[in-house]
Amino acid sequence: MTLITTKPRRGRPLKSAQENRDTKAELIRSGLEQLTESGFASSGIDPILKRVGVPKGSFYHYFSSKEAFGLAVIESYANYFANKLDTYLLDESYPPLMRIKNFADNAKAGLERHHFKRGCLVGNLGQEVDLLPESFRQILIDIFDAWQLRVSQCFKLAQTHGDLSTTADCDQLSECFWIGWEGAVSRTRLVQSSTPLDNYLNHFIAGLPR
Amino acid sequence: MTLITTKPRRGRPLKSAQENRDTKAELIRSGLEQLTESGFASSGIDPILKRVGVPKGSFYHYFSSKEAFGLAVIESYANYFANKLDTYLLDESYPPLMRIKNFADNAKAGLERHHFKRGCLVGNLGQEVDLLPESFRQILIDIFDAWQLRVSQCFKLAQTHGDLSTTADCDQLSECFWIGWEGAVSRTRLVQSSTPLDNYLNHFIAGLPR
DNA sequence: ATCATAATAGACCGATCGTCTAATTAAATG
DNA sequence: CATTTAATTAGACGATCGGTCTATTATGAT
Repeated sequence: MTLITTKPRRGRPLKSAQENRDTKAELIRSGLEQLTESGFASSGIDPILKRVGVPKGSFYHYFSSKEAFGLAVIESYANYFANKLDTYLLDESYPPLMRIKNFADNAKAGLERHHFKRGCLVGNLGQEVDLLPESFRQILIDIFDAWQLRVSQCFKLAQTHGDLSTTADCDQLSECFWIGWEGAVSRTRLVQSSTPLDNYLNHFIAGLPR
Repeated sequence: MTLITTKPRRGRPLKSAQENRDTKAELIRSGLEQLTESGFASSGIDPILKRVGVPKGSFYHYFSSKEAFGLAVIESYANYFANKLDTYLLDESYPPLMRIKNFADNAKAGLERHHFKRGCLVGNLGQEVDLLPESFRQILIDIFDAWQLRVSQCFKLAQTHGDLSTTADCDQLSECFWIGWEGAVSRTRLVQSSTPLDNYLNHFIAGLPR
């Protein structure tokens, strides 16, 4: 929990104080934490503001609505996550399948670090998509597609490395990877232990056609 | 959407009339629909009541709290689902692995019938478990265990049939099946098409050790 | 100085949440 | 059949929270 010490000052802030504080970015970061824990529909604006000590009035200065805010948070997360994926999946110091394992280990560490209270934002929102503004659905689908593309290309590399059957449909394999992945993250949060994630990943890798 | 025609009658009901309207059961059924669509935290009591034309006052006559109601709905669903699993997985007119496929086909038909608006109650609640009364967590875990046991035993049958490697760890395999299953249901709802579920199941069966 | 712009403070109102009390009706009792 | 008790419903109630809006204070340009 992030606590704020400085008391709110009324009116536009002094230039000096303003510079070391990017309120909009902080709101997005706080929102990211909140939404990865509680999803969108059940998340109030107030707790997001309180985490960073920003009053409610500021919120609608930076964002036109909760929906617009949600979209900003999603975009931020998608960027962050795509970069993370690239970091691991394009790391040529490991063979392709090992890169996936490395990514998984990193994600696992993240879940543990937050005591299994935070999940995958896209997975969370995907599950509650019927409660969300309709604009969210396609965006979430597109994000999954982007992730799948990356893993799919990693599989193709694995094929050239001889670690994966050349007859395998990499796109479909990648879709299955992410489908199972989200289920594993969810289960991991439920039981508050990483073993489901481990079991799932081992099973997935072991089941790949050679 | 289920609509009710009979209007609520004030006061204690006639002994005769009482029999053909089990309000409590109707509330549970309505709650089941609501919770499989929207989860627990975001589901209000009012919509559940309106679906069956029962006034709010009745609710707390039958249930001491929303939490108690939720537990009743979960229990009802767990029973329903366990029976469904038994129906398919113990059907000796099919070989074991085919029984799993039959179950999946049935579940798929259910998703389609409701236009992908309803998911798996246990999967839904599992994802939002941090928002729920703490009593829910262990119950959800236990339900998954019960489902996994059934599928695990089906795998063991498959081993004796020679359709599955005898060195396979059936319990772990079953856990992975359900992990992926929940992910597939979630994705299916997101994209509003059964293909993720199909792809996942095909991939899972194809990846089993022989 | 003045005026438009940037940013914050916090009140505000309607909606909704879960709960509770009173009213209503039948059954049970004698 | 009069009275008490049980079953059920009606709707009020307080608390919370959602998104919005107005007032306040500072900056920057002319």
